[in-house]
Amino acid sequence: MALRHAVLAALLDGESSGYQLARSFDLGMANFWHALPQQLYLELTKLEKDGLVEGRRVVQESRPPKRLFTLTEAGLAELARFAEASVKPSFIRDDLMVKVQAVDHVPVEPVLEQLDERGAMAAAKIDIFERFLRRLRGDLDEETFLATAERVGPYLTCLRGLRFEEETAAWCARTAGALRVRSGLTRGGPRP
Amino acid sequence: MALRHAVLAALLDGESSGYQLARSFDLGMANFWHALPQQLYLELTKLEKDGLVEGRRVVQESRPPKRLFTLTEAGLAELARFAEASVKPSFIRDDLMVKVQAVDHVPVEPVLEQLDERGAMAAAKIDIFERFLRRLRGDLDEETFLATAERVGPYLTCLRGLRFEEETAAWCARTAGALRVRSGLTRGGPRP
DNA sequence: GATCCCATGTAAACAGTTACATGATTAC
DNA sequence: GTAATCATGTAACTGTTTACATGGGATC
Repeated sequence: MALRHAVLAALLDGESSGYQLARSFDLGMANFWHALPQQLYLELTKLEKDGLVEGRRVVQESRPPKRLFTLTEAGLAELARFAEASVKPSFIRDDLMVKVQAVDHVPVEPVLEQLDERGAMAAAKIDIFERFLRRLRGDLDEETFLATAERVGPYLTCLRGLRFEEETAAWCARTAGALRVRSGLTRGGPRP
Repeated sequence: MALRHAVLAALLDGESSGYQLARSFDLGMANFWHALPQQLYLELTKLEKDGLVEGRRVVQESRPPKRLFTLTEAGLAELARFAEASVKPSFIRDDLMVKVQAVDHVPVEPVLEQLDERGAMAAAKIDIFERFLRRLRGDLDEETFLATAERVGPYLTCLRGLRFEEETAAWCARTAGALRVRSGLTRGGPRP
């Protein structure tokens, strides 16, 4: 199982609807997994059937009614069981890497554009993550926060997300720079 | 399609058997994708049927016969078409991140062990990648190599793989350190 | 009037993993 | 004799993505 435990982990920070989860699983907030709304609605239904989460219907005015889910005892136990099981290594699997791998045998311009685009997306995420981290740690410096706060899981995963995006941005810039030098252009390239 | 183009890109560096591809897709060499042997045999068969690769049977003594595949013109064209199509963003999807996200509500020791384990795996990969990069660039410094070499795709993707593993190792150490401080232990923790 | 956001879902297609199956050779 | 490496595949299962479907309210 895969998404299953990510959803359980996300619900540790309070009840949530499928829609809310989808938003945070899509853009940054929950930077430890990614999933589309459809998958979440499905998974939440299954989790409810298995007794790992509990849903309650909330009627709103001027909004469609929504279902808010909470972790159950059984859900928390399942999460604990999962945390103790051994991990499989994780891998990068990225179309853009495949394109760069092939870049010597394929038109360069579109790859350059995509590197720029990806770099910009990474920059946007860096911004979001930094703000999230600052919000979590408040006035404390990181060391103190990590040593004393009650909940540090989300901070630590966000830290990883931040470093990953920083690395992505740097690699995109470096790669695009090197490729531009090779193709004679110098727009956005490294220092002269 | 996903694995498909990764296989085509891998075949740019010469003909290869399913078995050889599986090895390099599993351990580092081709750090831009990951796949199991079964999937590769299947994919290569499909690619051959579609005329994107060509296979030839090679009988060996004291080894089972193997099938070596080469890119065709059509395969190269397909790769070019793929490189021009727009990219979707990529995401981290990692069980270990889910466990760290949940770490405040779940037993810490197993998570610490897994962080150490993952850190060690990352260190091993760093070693492999560094040696690969050094082999590719030979006597040249990186800047000169990237500016002048005929083929730089594999170097650039490996560079990304290297940074990713470095980041993984650092995060594992940092996270395990912080969690050990919190749980009173200090084995492997940060400076006192 | 069009588009975006909220809110939920079903169904089909596609991709990836796990289990099973075979069989020879080499190294310990 | 036991395990590892070479070498290929099939079948069943699980997980993810894409397409389709619905409908009201808010914003421009």
